[in-house]
Amino acid sequence: MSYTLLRQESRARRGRFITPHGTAETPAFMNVATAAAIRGGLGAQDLAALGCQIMLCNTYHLHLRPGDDIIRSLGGLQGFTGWQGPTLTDSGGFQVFSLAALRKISEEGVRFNSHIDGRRLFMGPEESMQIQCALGSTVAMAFDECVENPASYDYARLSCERTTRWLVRCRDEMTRLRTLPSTLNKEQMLFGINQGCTFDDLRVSHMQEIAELNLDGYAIGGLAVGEPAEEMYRVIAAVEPHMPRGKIRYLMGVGTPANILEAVSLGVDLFDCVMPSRNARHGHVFTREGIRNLNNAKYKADPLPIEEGCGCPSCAGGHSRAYIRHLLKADEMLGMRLAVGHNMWFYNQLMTRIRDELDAGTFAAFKAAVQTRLSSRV
RNA sequence: GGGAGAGUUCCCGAGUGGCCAAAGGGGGCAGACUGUAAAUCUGUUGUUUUCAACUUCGGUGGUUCGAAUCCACCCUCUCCCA
Repeated sequence: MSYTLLRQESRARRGRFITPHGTAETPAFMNVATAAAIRGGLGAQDLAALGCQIMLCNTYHLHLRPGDDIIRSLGGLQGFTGWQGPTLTDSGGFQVFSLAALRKISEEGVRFNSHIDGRRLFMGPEESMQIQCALGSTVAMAFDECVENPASYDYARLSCERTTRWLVRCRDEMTRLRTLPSTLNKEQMLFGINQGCTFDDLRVSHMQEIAELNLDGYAIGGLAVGEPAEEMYRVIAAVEPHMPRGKIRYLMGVGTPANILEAVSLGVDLFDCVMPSRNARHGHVFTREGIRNLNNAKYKADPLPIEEGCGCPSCAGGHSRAYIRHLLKADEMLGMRLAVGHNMWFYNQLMTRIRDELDAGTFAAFKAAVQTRLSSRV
């Protein structure tokens, strides 16, 4: 299991991520299946048909429901979901941030109230690693604190330091878990997460510290949480030179097609984002021509597919904008399925195209040609 | 034939003299959504020359400074008794 840098075009990287569960070509977009399914009614078979390379699930959510013990007993995420390819589990660190009203952070970890039934629970680095071990994911993410934006410099610094201490605990716990006979995936990888809010110096020093731990991969976290895109790009540009060359780099939770193009150009290999699935559920679909809102009245009788020439199951299957719009308005699950399917395909297809352009050494020209159009409205 | 009740803005439905262009739903229209507490949330929804004016609450007429609200008659519908 390893990351291989195949070629570079300026800072942009074309690589290959080899894991015990299969190989992913990078740059890649991980398809978000928080609760072990793509929201909108898509599962393992759909993922394969949509060109997904890596499925992402969430530690916190699966721990609460159905319980990681259940998933372990059913063969881990692979046995449980039927997805045979690589999986990555997010640690629950983001939930520390997004469930802010229900938690209390201390050096030990985080005390949460379950958003489902309100019961008190605790998660620290060790607990997160144990859960992810039970889930048997290909990659486990470190348990971090995703600091909100804006944050004070002092809070960001102290939080960063704690995230580093937590990372060491994650690594040690994972080392221990790997040796247990009952462990599902003894080759489970651990990615460290860079924090530091939008303070470049904190970002850089934190990255330098965690790089020394020689982990399997490194992520940039805590971005796209409300700051302007330019600020996010600036932070990535500042941190990237300090990320190990030979390790895969993951920009967590990002983003729009334009964000992804920019981040690839800055040296990022891996992405994930809720946007293609969530927005699709709300009628927003991505196309090469720009973003389309299927709820708009102008599509009421539009016989065309979401995107002409698109090979996704929705478009190639002959479903019209008018039909999908109707299904969404009528609250028919199929409407979401078709829209989400299209967006997942679109994202996966975009990554394929990016890889092809990198292989051909024409990525920069491609990015310049399409970046603006992809975020326009049609 | 006798009795009781009801008709409100696209729909349902509050309102029973001025603070009512009229609550609240629904539907419509538009917007937001970036490691998913999100099939959610926000705005808007009589007309116009929109910091204001005009028209509107089954119809017509009346009372009043002022009516969706009170009175008279009419129309329509619902229920009960024959």
